[in-house]
Amino acid sequence: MAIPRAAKTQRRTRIQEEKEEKILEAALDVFSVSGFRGSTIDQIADVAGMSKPNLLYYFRTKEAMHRALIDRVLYTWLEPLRAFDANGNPESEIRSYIRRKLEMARDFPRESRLFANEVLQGAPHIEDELKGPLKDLVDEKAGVIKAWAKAGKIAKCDPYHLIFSIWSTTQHYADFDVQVLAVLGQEHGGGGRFEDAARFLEQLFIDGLRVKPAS
Amino acid sequence: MAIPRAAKTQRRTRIQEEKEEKILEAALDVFSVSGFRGSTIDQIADVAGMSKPNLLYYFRTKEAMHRALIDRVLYTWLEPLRAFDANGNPESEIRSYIRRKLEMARDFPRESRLFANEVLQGAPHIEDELKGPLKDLVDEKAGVIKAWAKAGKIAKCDPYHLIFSIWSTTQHYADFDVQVLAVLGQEHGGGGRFEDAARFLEQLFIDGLRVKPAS
DNA sequence: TGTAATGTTTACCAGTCGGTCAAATTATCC
DNA sequence: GGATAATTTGACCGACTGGTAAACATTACA
Repeated sequence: MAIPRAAKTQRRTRIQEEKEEKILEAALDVFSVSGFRGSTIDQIADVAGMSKPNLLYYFRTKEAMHRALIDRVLYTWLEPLRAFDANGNPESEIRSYIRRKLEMARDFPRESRLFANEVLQGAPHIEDELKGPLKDLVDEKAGVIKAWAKAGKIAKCDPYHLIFSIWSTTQHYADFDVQVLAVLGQEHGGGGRFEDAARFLEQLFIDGLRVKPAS
Repeated sequence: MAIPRAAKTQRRTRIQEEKEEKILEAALDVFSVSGFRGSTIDQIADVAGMSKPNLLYYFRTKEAMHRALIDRVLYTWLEPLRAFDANGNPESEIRSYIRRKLEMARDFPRESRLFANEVLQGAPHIEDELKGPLKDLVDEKAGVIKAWAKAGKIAKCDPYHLIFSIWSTTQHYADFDVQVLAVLGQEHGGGGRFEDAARFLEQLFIDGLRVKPAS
């Protein structure tokens, strides 16, 4: 008898790698649009071009697919914040963090929506990740920002809310893309919206955080 | 025979008003968490304390409930932007717009999440509202902001992206509340997060938009 | 108070949901 | 090439989905 589940085998077949990849790719398509509850295995199977029982051969449950997807995407997603360098120049660090996050919103909107859907619905599947790895990373970087403020390199401000505001403004262009496009219309919405956003946000954050002369 | 659906009657009964109110209240609870696809009539019926067929007596379909809810909430939701006054002082107008939006995120998070869910999933039910009333209103206010910039009252900036950034930063505290709470932890997350956010955002936007001396 | 209109419920339907199972097919390796 | 393990499929299950039909209960109003 074969081992009942591919996931339990020690060595991963070439087929396993390919198919799991294909499934997660399809799952990202579906979960990122409809959220966990709103997505169905059949939809994912359709997109993947595989039969439903075949998906369930690689991932025992819908939850397992979702979990695997989250795990795979989370690390990459936090990369820009991780790259935030305490020894760098504050202004250019913030600038490049904004630019990187905006590039991710442009190039990986599905990943952004996956998390947005999940958090929006109360984060029932990623609470631990938020309170653990995410919080730890943010705490660390908040410390860096606080030190910069104390040293007079940037204006005094709450580092946590600064990070929140960079997250929200940049991810907005992935998560709420239809709204952005609807409001900008065809004339401004074309391809330039990310460059326009980058220009605006860099200006806002750099000027907003510049140290003010004592008045 | 009675008219088959209450919705078709000319005059609304007291009972109709009460029950439709109760249903929409429950629908807001459910739709705002799970989105349209992820929500079920049974869930709404449970929350409303009514039987499923009874809900369907007042709203023929799940879509009708959702539609009615959107219609009712949209007007209120745009109120703060509508209040944006061209004749006011730019700084205080922006400041009070931010404050108002933040108060709404605090006091009406379900409404915010209702729209967030909808837009996030491609806005299949509110595309017209986005391209119509919303775009028109934003176009108008963007004109106001542009005029302010031209008159040298605030720094030159893209008015659309300014509005987007105010939307995203403020609504973040409603839509991603679990994440905010998880990151801030218990020590900072308590009740003060909205005041802290207000302080930070006002500083960011006011200083960020202040006219810079020609260097 | 009677009666017609309004409101509510029980029972139900067809389609979809996540998931199982055993049989059939394919890849692997000696 | 054949045995064996890995992969794929169709048929199926019970629970749930949005929605209906009709009997039943309640209200409003002359």
